[in-house]
Amino acid sequence: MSQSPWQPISPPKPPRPAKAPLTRERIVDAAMRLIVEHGYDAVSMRKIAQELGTGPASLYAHVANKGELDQLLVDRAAQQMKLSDEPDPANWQEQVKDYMREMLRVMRANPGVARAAIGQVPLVEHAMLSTEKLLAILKAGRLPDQAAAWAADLLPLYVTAVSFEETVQNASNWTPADVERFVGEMRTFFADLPADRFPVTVALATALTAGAGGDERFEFGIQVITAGLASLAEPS
Amino acid sequence: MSQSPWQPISPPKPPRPAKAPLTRERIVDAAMRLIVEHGYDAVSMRKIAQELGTGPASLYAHVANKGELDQLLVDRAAQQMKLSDEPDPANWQEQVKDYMREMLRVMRANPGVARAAIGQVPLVEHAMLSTEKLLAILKAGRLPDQAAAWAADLLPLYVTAVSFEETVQNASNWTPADVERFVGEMRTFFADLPADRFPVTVALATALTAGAGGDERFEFGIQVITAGLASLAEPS
DNA sequence: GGCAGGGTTCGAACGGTGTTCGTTGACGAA
DNA sequence: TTCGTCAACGAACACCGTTCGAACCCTGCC
Repeated sequence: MSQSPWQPISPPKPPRPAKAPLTRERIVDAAMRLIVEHGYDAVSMRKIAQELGTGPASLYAHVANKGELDQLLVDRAAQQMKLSDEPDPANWQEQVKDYMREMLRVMRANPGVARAAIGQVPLVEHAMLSTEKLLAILKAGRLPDQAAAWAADLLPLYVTAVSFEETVQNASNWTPADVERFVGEMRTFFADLPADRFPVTVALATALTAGAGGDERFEFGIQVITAGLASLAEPS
Repeated sequence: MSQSPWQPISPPKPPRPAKAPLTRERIVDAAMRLIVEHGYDAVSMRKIAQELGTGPASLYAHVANKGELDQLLVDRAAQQMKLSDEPDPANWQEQVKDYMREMLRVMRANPGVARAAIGQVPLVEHAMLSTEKLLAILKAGRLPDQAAAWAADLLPLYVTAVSFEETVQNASNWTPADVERFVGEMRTFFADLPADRFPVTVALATALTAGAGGDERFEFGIQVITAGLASLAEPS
């Protein structure tokens, strides 16, 4: 207050520190780093901004909103997919399975991406390129157009759902021992249900809790779906 | 009373209005009403409390947290599933499909429940009873124990994922006209892609955008999965 | 060289979220 | 009647995504 009246009050000009300019690229980088390290829910616009040494408002000059950022994350992940060689009509079923395995691998390598991807038609570049590849494999398998198109929706949906499930369950970094203990508890929970009302559940308690964390359950899923697709192929 | 003038100030005692007591039941009722009417994202502890004429803190005497409330909502929905008659070995594939149709029906009738259910092992009463039914059908279909168990995981996962997808896309009450316009835009978007890099996508533009809102795509999915399961049945 | 203008940066704020704290009040048991 | 218990609740905490407006920097034109 006691400043002299004639003195314009704005003396403390902290010079804007020279920083690397903000870009879409750097924002997605930071978001990806955080998501891999702390999971989807722990990633907010504020945290990303903090990671970049700025405020949340700065991000909105490069990204429309969090939804768009999610799409960019999906694209970044899709970019990591190693897509195979030419579609091979003799081998299409195995190629479909490989596609799904590769998709799951990438989603596991980028936890949280599944959460961003689910329920979104992938309209970004690399995601669409991988869909193109999948469609080519399906057509090589002599699937009718409509079946191929819907399958290109069904397959990623399954993989994404599986990955999403894993994301939710792996929330807050369980150790393998934790998982094993939890699965054990669940098995005895199933086994101890009243046998008159849950006869089959009790009988299958072991099977129901088998392969919870591993790949067997996923392999089962892609086997079922691929076999189901094969039944729709046109005769050669 | 008759306290001296320097009495501690706390005179205005508005009498607590006599209200119907809060119960778990009434909380779930209110949440269900709101979720059906406004969708999952519009439902918060505050809104639920407001609907009940109280504050959010009051809810926590009956419900541990929002996650538990989600589980209760899932159970409430599972309760609405009309589960069929006895498992019929001759008809098990159709029974599996009916089960999935019924599950989707209930999830559509309770938008947002899919969001609460995905990635959660259903350990609440009615959800488990429906799983028991499903397992019985699968065993009637002569599936090996392990296949039946994993299928009982795969099938609800698919239905939930489909419903979740619909939930996300139907966010903010699109009219059928809106949907049609959007689908049309997407079709031309696919059709106008560079044909050298997206040959199959361009060729299948129509098929890719067919049956977006209807049941055909879902019917395709359950057909594929059921056929795939059938291929795993043990010979009778 | 000076200057206008457009994009970038960013502090502050808005309206929302889930959850917790400490107090209040009603009611059943002693 | 008194006491103890526990549901109810107002207020607050620490967040969230997003917007606004002012300051700032760089570029291109006169």
